[in-house]
Amino acid sequence: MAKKYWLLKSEPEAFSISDLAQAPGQITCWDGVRNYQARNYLRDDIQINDLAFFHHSNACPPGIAGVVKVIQSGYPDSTAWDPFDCHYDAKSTVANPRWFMIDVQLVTRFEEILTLELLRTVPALKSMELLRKGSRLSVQPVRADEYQTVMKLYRSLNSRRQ
DNA sequence: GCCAACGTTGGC
DNA sequence: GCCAACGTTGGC
Repeated sequence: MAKKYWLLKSEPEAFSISDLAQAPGQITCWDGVRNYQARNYLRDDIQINDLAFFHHSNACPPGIAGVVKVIQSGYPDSTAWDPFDCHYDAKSTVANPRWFMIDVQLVTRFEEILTLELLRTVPALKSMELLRKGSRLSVQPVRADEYQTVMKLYRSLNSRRQ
């Protein structure tokens, strides 16, 4: 299957790209997603070697902080089974797991956040889910052309900084 | 801190 | 199955 592109949201106060950069192997499990549409992407569609933007939400400034690679596709989110975890869900059982997670590894930490404000100025990203008014989905697909546009924007900003 | 836009819940 | 009430998300 062709490589797909995604966007994963995280509040940096809970888990930031800096946290990922310091994690062993720069690997983390992407757990705690408790939305059915996002769950379906994690469980059914996201494949090993897919790439995803790491987005900082509820941040100053909000924006894309880097790129991660999927190194493990969807498997049951064990935090749902832990009564002491804040994402505990009694309705998710080992026999019939309701929530799923993936493992990702850091690929690129952007030198600077690509802010929503900046992304909104790019015509080619006009229909990107992230920029849609009222968009809150924490796991969302990104079109290949949108992915390339964002990366091109990042590289052009980067070369200007040198 | 505000609040619009969602998603979920639960009575009916 | 409808939908009002409520809770959450997340940019601003």
